[in-house]
Amino acid sequence: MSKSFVSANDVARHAGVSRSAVSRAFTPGASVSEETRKRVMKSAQVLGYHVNQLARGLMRSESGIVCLVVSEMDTPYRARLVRALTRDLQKAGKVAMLINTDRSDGGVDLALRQTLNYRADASILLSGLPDKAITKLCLDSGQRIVLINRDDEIDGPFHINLEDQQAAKIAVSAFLRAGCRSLAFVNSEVRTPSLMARERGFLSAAASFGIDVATTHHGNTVYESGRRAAHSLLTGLNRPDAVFCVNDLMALGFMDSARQDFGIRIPEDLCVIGFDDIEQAGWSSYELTTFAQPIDQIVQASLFWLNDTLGNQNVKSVTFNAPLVWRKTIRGNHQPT
Amino acid sequence: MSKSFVSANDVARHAGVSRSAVSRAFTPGASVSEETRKRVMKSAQVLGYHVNQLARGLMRSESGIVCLVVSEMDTPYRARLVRALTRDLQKAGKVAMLINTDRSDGGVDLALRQTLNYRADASILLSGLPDKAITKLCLDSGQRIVLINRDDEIDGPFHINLEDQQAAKIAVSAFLRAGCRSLAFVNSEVRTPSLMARERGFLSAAASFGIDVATTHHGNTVYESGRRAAHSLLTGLNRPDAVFCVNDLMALGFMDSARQDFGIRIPEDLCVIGFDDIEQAGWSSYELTTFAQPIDQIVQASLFWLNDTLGNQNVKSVTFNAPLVWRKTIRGNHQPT
DNA sequence: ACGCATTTTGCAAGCGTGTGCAAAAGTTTC
DNA sequence: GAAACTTTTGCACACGCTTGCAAAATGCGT
Repeated sequence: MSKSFVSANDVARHAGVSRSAVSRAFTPGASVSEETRKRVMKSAQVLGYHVNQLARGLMRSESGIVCLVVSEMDTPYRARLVRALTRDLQKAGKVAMLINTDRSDGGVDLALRQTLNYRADASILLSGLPDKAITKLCLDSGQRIVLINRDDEIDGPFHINLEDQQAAKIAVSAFLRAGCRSLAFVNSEVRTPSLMARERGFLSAAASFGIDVATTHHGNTVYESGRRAAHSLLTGLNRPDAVFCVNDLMALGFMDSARQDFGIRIPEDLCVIGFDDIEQAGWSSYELTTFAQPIDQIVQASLFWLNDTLGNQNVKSVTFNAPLVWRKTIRGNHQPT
Repeated sequence: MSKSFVSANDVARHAGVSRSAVSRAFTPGASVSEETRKRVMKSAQVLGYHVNQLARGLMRSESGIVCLVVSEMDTPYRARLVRALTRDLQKAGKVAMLINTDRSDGGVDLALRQTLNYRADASILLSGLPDKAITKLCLDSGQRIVLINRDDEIDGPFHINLEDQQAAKIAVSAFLRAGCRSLAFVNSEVRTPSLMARERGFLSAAASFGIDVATTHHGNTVYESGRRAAHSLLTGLNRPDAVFCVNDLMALGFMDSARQDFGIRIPEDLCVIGFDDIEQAGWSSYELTTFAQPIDQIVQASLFWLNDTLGNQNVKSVTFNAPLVWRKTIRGNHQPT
């Protein structure tokens, strides 16, 4: 058996200084002479010492742990967000604890409570919505909360949102400029605020042009639901010639079904716009024109707010623009410069 | 300001017992009378007390933290594995710490050392390969290590592998039964053991039938590399009529390019087999016949080994079979029952 | 009621670290 | 060289928890 772990005591003895000196040597702002710091570092190197973050987190108010609360994290958009968040969290000297809330609805609350047990500095919620009581509990415990695309009426967390309605409006005008006259909106049964905002925005923008919109709500925001939406929208006599899908996955499923089950050509017969700009949207079978999630901005905003120890109470929310990425599912060349 | 956190002391006072009593009440095997346990739990409920896992991990040998060391975790296969692992880890009362090793090569070692700072009970490496010295360091610190699809000569960790060569052999015979005569193998420049095993297996199986195989090595194991492979394999005069791609992403890129850039029909002119069985392989634009990663088995094996505190030294590795999922990229109906 | 075996309980000593406080060491000024 | 000041250092306590050990409480047989 090995000698387990080397503690600050060991390196103190080895360097011939007190244990406090070691502690201070590893604390950025502490008062240590350059000479002893060098010596401590040298001994630490030799013995292979690393400060025990558990113990440090016990003393300090900050544990360095940030929880990512996610469900269905293998979804392309979520996976990319998680990847970017973990990368930048590490770069900021923090570490990500991943909490999976796949199962029941109470999963989020349970998970968020779990984050308290590990004294996480913050929780970033990519999906699901915490109960207000739990949110308050977390905030009272000194934890920060970031809600991404989850702008409900909860007060206290930092909200990061997208200009969903604005995007939907742009989608309408893009369709109209392409000469489309019969619009459709493909949504899921998931009633996320951002998804609903897209629907609201699309309907109201269309209404302002005096156009009716056929709307569907099928299952989850996944590929298969897109296919089902295609079946219910394209079987009738008066097919739409433009579809805004709430989500890229649904858009891709819709496209596949439209082409293969109905022989529809895209974009000649049907224009499609999606949302998220997942990798697959750029694949040459699809070349989907879609709104891009500003992932870098989202991550950057999250981390900035988390690191901002001072006036974090001032900023309550940020709203980003989701730019339209033009590919080939809208006919004509009406793309604005 | 709120009163921060409620400690075991608070609940002890509230319940009229000693600190040790409440500690024992939260420790499964401890010696407490049922009566006081009830009372402690009641008080804990009222005060909103939860065991501080940081402090608990300081005393106990186990912190309950398991690190997942991953790079490029937004890849469909990896994302699914991470999702399944976190789900089941939580179910087992542990929590996943996600370590991103995207950047440099030394990232893995750095990350693995980081896991020591948080006294993780174990590390599961989905990608990247640790230096031997670091591995030894982790093992000496009482940490367990699981290597998934990374069976190198490192001793100590638990290895989970796939029957890559076996799968490649099956691919060859599937192609031959479909009447293919000109085989190709699409690989990346990534020299992962499992990828190389697939190549070796494919080449040797083909050789045993006296067949030469055209092989390509392009970039990373991603969609775009599959496209590039298609360009280098299909521009020549004697095109292959069967391609085994080391990876689904490459297979999908290959298919798209073959169809759109070269007008090749699949499976009439060209048969394709992939590996991983990612979600996109099942999309109706592809319907890719591919080997499925036995994700559930992998996860189950990992957790079983992690929880097996006793004879874990006996079992050193497990090798799973990757079953072939028959879809529509192999012509004919030669699928064995 | 008593002795004995068996829980149950509280005390206190840790686990590895941060940090206030006062003493020690070093620096400047006259 | 002493006084006044600043920097560095070590002591000791705190953080919230677990656990060995011995004392107290309980059960049980006679």
